[in-house]
Amino acid sequence: MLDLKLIRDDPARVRAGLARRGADGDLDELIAVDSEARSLRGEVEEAKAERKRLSKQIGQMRGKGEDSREVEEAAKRLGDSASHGEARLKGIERRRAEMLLALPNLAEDAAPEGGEDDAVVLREVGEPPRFAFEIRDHVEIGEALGIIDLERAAKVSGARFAYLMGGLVRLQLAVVTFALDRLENAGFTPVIPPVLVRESAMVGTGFFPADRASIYETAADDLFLVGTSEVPLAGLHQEEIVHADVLPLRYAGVSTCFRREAGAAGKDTRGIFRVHQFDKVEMFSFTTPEASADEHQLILGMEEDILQALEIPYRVVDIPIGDLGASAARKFDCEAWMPGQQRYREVTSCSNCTDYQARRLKARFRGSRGTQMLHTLNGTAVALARTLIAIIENHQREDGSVAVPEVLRPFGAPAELAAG
RNA sequence: GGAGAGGUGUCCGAGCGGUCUAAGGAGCGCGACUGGAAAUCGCGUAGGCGGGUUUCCCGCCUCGAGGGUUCAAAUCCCUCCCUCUCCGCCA
Repeated sequence: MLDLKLIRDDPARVRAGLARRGADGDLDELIAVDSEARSLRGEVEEAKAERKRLSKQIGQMRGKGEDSREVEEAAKRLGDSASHGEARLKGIERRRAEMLLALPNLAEDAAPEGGEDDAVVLREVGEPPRFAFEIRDHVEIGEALGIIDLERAAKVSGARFAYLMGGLVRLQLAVVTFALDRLENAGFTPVIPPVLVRESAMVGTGFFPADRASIYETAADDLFLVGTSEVPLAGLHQEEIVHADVLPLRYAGVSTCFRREAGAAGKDTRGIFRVHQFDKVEMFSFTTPEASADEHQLILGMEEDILQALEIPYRVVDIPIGDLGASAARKFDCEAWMPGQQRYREVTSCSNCTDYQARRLKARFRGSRGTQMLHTLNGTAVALARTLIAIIENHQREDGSVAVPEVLRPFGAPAELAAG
């Protein structure tokens, strides 16, 4: 969430920032509620301070055996009026917190204006392959090779689920260990986190209230299935104050991700491009405010490094303000060339959330300037379903088999995906 | 799932209705001693919120979370969460 102090001290700047995202609607009401809360708080605190003084006096009088009944009555009256005001204050402050929680992060100045269609292509890397035969997409190839089974998955679990089988399983596991290997070399600690989390973790990472509809919820236990390991990784240091000298803290989460894809009905229905369940290796960093912009570039660099090693043509896009998640101040996506769709599609994404998540999570550090909020950043190292599509489609051969990138061989990948 | 014990500041830990304005220790910071260092000694050191005469001062809140009792709660009561021990079950 945003810093309430910043909203008070520089409302014009916050208003302008929110207006860029089209989210400045409730700011005036928030400011009004805040000022009401503060003046009421002043009154309540004054009453409590006086009551406290009287209580102390009662203790002393009793110690001396004096009659303290009159003071007790005065203290009680003050206490009653304080708790009355406090009850009212609680309602006002809850309202304030709700409104504050609903505001998205302010975008970096450099983030492009506009919505989904205004993404700025920063660079294209690698050439889309040319095939001397008719291109097949991953569904045709996968079904023919018996490594992707969508029909049976639909019987068992419904639409947007898949069985991955045979050589594709080995390939996926190799991609995971390959990515982990690179990340570990760059200082990321591998983590297998819990994928069922509490509501507080969803609120802390900014997925609630904004994206609640896209999250699976367990009926009996008030737990939520994470759509990304960003959630449990961000929560790793919630309510902690770490020492500045341990920063940056870098983690590489390996987990299954669950997404309801509500609102995506009819979109990307073919194959395993948009599924309810997939595995992902996610980078997550905690840094100082000064270091977060560089860390963002480092994370983006890791993503590109991996795509290049996997010989997947891609482009990098700078995501416009209107398409940022609530927590993000800046976001870059890597889009891989998908021969089956004849266009670039998102395979990884990295966001700098500045102090927005950290403030919700109370994740702080102690440095030379006292205690400050951390900055948090996240980025996809590899999202399995989509990375598998990119590998299959870009490395397909005329006979229907698929060449496997050389870098994956030491990690247990098969030499090729082929029939038989 | 059953029985028991416990959650206190950056960390460890005492306190179990009224000088708690939370002891003591560790760590960290500053200083003294030293050629330098260690050891030792001295001083300082939680967070949040609000206010002010804004290198500082004052107030309120926070002892797992939320309620309650009381003039007064870390301390008593209720609910919930978490951790540990033993038993049961279990990949």
